[in-house]
Amino acid sequence: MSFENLSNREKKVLQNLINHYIQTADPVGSRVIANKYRMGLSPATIRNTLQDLEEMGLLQQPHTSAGRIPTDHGYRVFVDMLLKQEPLNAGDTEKIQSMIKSSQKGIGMVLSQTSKILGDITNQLGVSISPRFEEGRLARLDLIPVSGGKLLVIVTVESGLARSILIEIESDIDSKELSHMQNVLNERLSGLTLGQIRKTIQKRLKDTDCTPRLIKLFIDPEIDIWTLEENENMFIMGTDNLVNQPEFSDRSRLSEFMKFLEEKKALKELIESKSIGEGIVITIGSECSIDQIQDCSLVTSKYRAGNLSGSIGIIGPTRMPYSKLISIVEYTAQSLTKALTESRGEDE
Amino acid sequence: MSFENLSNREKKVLQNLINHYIQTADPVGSRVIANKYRMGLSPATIRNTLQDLEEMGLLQQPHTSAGRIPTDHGYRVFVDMLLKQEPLNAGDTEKIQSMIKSSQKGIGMVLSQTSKILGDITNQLGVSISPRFEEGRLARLDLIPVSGGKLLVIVTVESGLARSILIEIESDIDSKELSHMQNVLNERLSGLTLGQIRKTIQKRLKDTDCTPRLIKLFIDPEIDIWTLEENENMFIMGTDNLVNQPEFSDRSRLSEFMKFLEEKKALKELIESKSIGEGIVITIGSECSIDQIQDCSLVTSKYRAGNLSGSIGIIGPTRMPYSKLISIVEYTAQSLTKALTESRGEDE
DNA sequence: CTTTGGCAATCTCCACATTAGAGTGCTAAA
DNA sequence: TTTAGCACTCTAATGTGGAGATTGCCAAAG
Repeated sequence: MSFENLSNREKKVLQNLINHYIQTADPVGSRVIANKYRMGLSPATIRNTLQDLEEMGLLQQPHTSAGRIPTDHGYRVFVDMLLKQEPLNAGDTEKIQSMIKSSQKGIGMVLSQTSKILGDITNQLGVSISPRFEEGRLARLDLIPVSGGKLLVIVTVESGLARSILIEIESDIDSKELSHMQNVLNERLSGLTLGQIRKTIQKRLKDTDCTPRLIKLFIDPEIDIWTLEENENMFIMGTDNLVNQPEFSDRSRLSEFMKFLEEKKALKELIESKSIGEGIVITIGSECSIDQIQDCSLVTSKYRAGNLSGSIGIIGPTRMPYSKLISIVEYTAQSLTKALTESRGEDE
Repeated sequence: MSFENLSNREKKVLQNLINHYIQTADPVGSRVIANKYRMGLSPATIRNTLQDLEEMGLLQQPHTSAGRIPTDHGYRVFVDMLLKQEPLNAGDTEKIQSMIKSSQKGIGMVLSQTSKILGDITNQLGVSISPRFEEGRLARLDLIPVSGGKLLVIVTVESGLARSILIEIESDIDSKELSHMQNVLNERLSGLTLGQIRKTIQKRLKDTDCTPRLIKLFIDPEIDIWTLEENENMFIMGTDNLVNQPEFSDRSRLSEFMKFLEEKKALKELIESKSIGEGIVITIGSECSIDQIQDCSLVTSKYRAGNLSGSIGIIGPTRMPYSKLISIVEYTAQSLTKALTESRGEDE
């Protein structure tokens, strides 16, 4: 459905109504729009427009004698056509910049800081997800024997990011065998993404003259070297903000929502699926089909860390100050990219 | 204050009252105690006892014509003197056992699983904190140069747990210098706890003939190799449970509480300070002076991972089923110790 | 001396009614 | 096309009146 044929007046009314509703969370009546926003029209005229907008499915009435509130469609039109980019205020940029400082302490620290700051300055839920190592191309792989029957595997991906995994081996292994193994692995796997490697590792190591016991370490799905996602790779901060929002006054809804957040997996997939392409992506209410976050919107963006990319964003009730949030998320993603790409990230 | 001089009847009444209150969350009156718990006494008699208990500070009345609820003191006496250990049910033990399976996937995974399960089966907030590497004695330190101007430091502590840190160095370093540095470090630092090392590292490396640039890596507080605590070393699950409890019906209280949880630091310190010594520690309401978790109790315990120890526990309103929770936390801590000590833990 | 039944007093909680206020939709006039 | 006027509707706030629960105390019973 396209709403580009809205009259100027209709646009203006919709815009004012949503802006007011975002601030007050109360249904907005014709009087408020006419008076507070000085449209030079009487409430009665506004009422006609409101009726039109309601028929178009952009507004709805909680009950007969209440003002109107936007529908998800209404927000969509607002976001797509009527939004004015709001510049960041100095305090916020400063806070976001301060996050970069923590980039020395590993990527986990930056991301945790980022979501905290996002939550703080937006008054919504701040979320950040660590880069998808899956997409990274293997640059180099080192095998290093460590005392105590352990083997250290260092995986370096092309951008320079690296992660190390310590795995156990029952007994010591001849260093010659090990370096042979390392050569074979590098030969056969370099340039592939970790995702590809994980899927095809079985095939690729089939006909080698390496020690079977060693090979097993790399193809065993139990050990799973190639999934470098940490178990804690998503940071969610600012739940205290949501608790206060009238949209979450229903206890069982809040409870379901919290449960959903703790699940993490679904939320992660959702955000990653949304934040594709460059720039900000806005998902409004029913546009995402997940039950638990109905009446919520997402403002998400990708960021880069070298060749890899991750996602950040905020979640909150559909009644959120989009224009402000877009600027914030955008700027944060840019800052994050800068922070993680300049100092080619070490991992924790 | 000692309450060992309580009469048998007083004990019985207190016990029944608390048990009933734990289930219903409603103030308990004399009638309920007399009838439902078949004490063979009339409500009037119970009333007298209730008055006595109130005077002792074990009970209180929300208002004149309500029943009574326990005070923190009341809970204390209940927990110390009147608690009957409640055996675990089969389903719960099974769930706890299932957690051990995830111990293959690194300590982070087990702990995250643990708090999830704790939250699940207790219906409270499940918390687990990773072992305090601080306390671990350095067994061995390896320095391994990695491609791309990086240096890998592997810290192995006595129990066999190890962690690796990848740090950046501007330019390559002579391997001879490196192995000399490694020798010096091992000579001077082995056997000390990481906590000790961090505090005294400056002094201990003062008079060496190592490359100054290398030395800097180990004493620079910015890099801080010796703090192996991950940034995400605490797992909190089950917030959805708390939202439903009547104790958190006040929105701003809930909000403050969530904020406190996200802070993490304070909570971590609290739990670590409580779970000293062996076995379960119970902290009731005002016994812990933190504002945000007033009216909450903690049931915590230490667990061991090799030589190191960490803490787990649950948090919930003071009105919690202590006897059940104690069994659960106890058994979970034991299981965790077993899981982490058998397979000498690799780190993620 | 302990226990109990009786009873007035107190306070909460709920259901219900009433009212004030906000906003609408419609109509007729400007 | 816009506006003023007005009847109508619905909510939210307020107040009222029990019903119900529980207590504390007293006097009688055990």
